[in-house]
Amino acid sequence: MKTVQEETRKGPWTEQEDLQLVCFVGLFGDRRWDFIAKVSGLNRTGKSCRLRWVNYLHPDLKRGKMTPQEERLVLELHSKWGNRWSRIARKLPGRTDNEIKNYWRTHMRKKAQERKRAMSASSSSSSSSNSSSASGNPTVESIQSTETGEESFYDTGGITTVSTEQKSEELEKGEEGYSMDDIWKEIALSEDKNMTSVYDGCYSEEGCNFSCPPMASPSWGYSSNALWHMDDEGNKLFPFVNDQLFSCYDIVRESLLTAEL
DNA sequence: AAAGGTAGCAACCGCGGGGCG
DNA sequence: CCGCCCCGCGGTTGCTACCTT
Repeated sequence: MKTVQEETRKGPWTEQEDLQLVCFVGLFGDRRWDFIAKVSGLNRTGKSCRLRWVNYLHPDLKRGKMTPQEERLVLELHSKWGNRWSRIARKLPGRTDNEIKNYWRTHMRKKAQERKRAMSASSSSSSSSNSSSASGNPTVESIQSTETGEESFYDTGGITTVSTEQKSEELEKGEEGYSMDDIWKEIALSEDKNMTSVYDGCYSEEGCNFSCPPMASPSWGYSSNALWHMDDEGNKLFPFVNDQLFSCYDIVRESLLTAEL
């Protein structure tokens, strides 16, 4: 079948590819991407496999809209660290750097534009005092330089601006202390009706750098299709696709045969 | 109802760093 | 010490869905 298509596949992943990847990551862990790419028979680069796993297939990923808490956190951390997306992502369990990056680009830019619009509107009528950044800085970057932490264009009204300095310190010690756990509890409570706490034990500076093994994550969806299922033991997972039950071992065996390895 | 514009998201690309022989 | 390979990160692009006119 797979007569070495000299072209490696690119573009969107299919369900079958996802399944294969999930199975092989389950077997070999989430480190040897090049190896997995070869062995799995996926005609993808290791890089692509890693990206797919990290950004989409990882069982601990939390999907859905950013919560206000997360938004605030992103804002604060970005003001502190800049575009260190992966670093920021480590502070947001279940969120990927890509997701945060995209979020920032879209939402924050929008906010910035709104803000800019509002400022130019107000400056035409009455020059606002805080128009320090109105000197023509359309980009988010300029606005995010809110080192003081109080100039937040994040004006949802409900959000009390916390001194970034102050908050950052709390974040630094967040691993064990109050802040992060509480924040994530809030998030979990407010948003996850279905998800049991996928964050348990997940949060650390290494963050969700799961070491993969027996990917035990309660509930997690593959788009509309449930991809994971727990057995009675509560620790063994089988992928589902469209109500079909697959065994990872079948998939792996199949792949290995086709890959002639 | 159709067309155009915009937002959101998934995926790719290039580069740098670290590990290993 | 040097070169190679692999991994991870940040930036960018492209596609799709949704919204507006």
